[in-house]
Amino acid sequence: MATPGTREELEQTTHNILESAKSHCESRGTRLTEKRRQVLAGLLDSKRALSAYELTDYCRDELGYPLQAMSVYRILEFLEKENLVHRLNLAKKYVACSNIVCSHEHELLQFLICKSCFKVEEITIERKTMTSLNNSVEAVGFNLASHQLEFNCLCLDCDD
Amino acid sequence: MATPGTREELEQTTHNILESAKSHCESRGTRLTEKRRQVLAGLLDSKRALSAYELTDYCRDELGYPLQAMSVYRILEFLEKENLVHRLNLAKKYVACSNIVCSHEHELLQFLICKSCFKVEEITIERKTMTSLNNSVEAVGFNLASHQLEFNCLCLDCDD
DNA sequence: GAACAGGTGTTACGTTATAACATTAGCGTG
DNA sequence: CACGCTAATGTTATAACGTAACACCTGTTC
Repeated sequence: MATPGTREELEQTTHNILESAKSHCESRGTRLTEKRRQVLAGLLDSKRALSAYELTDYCRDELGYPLQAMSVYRILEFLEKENLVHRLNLAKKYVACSNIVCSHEHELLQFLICKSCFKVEEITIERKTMTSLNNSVEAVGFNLASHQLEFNCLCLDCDD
Repeated sequence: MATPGTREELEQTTHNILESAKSHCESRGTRLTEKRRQVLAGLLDSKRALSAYELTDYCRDELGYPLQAMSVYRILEFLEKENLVHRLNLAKKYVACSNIVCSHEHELLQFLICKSCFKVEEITIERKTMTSLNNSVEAVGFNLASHQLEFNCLCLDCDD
C-alpha cells in the first residue's frame, strides 16, 4: 500500500474519500449532510480512533462551532449504517472505515487497536483460523454474534 | 463436565469455592473479607456476568444492606488481582473465574459472552489458531496487548 | 497504646451513551 | 406558492459506567 508523502496528497486523499462517500450515500438515497461530512472528515484526518466527545472537541476547535454530543452520536450511528465508520466496542471509540465505500464483506473485519495511541489497523485473518475459532465457539453451544473481532494491541511506536 | 442437579448441591459447590478462595487468599497473604466474599458469592450465584452496579443491587436486595459502587469497584479490583474474577471489557461486566483458584495460565483465556443474557463460557482456542492470529497481528506491526480475547456471542437459549 | 497498613465509607466528578421532545430544513404534491 | 410530510438537528435531562480524593476505622506489630 503506497502511503502518500506530502500533506497536500494526504488532503487530496481525504477529499476524494469524502466525495466517494457522498456519492455512496446518494446512490443509497441518503444524504451526507455538511455536519455528517465534517464528522467523517474529523475521523479521517485524525488517522486514529476517536470518541464521540473527542469529535465534539474537534468540531469546536477545528471548525469553530460546537456540535453537541447527542448530535455526534446520531451522526456516528448514521455513518455506521452507511458502512463509512466502525464502532470499536473495546475502545469505545469510532474509526473511519479504512476501505471506505468498499465492496468487501464488512462482517469479516478484525480490528487491531493500539490501547495507547488508538491507532487502528484492519486486518483479515485467515479463513481457516476463523473456521477453527467458529468450531471452538459452537462446541460449547454459542454462536458468534459478530464477526467483527477487536484486539487490544500495542503498535510498534507505543510498545516500549 | 458434570452439572450439579439440585439446588442444595449447587449451593454446596458455591460454598466450597468460597472456602477455596479464602485459603487461596490466605496463602497469598491477602484477606477475603466478608464483603469481598459476598461480592464473589453474588457473581457465583448469578452464573452470568454482572456489572458493578448490578452487584450493588444484589447486595441491597439479597444481603439487606447497601454496598456502594465505589466499594464494589474496589472489591472487584482486588478479586481480579487474586484471579478470582475476570473483567469483561466488551460487556463492561464481571464474572467469577470458572476455574477458581486454578493453576492454568490465565493469560490465555478466551471468553464467549452471550450479548443477550450475559452467560459466559471460557474456552481455550487451539494453540495453532492463536499462533496464526499472532502472525497476522505482527505482520502489520502490532502486538497483542492481552491474550484475553472476548467474543460477542449468542447462546443457544437466546439465539432465536 | 502508638504507629502503621489495609480496608471501607463518603462525596464528588469525569466519561460514555440514550431518551424525550422541540425545532428546522428539504422535498414532493396539489 | 402553500401545505404537509419526513429527515435532520437542537436542546435538555438523565442513565450507566468508572475513578479521584479524603476521612475514618480496624487489625497488627512493636
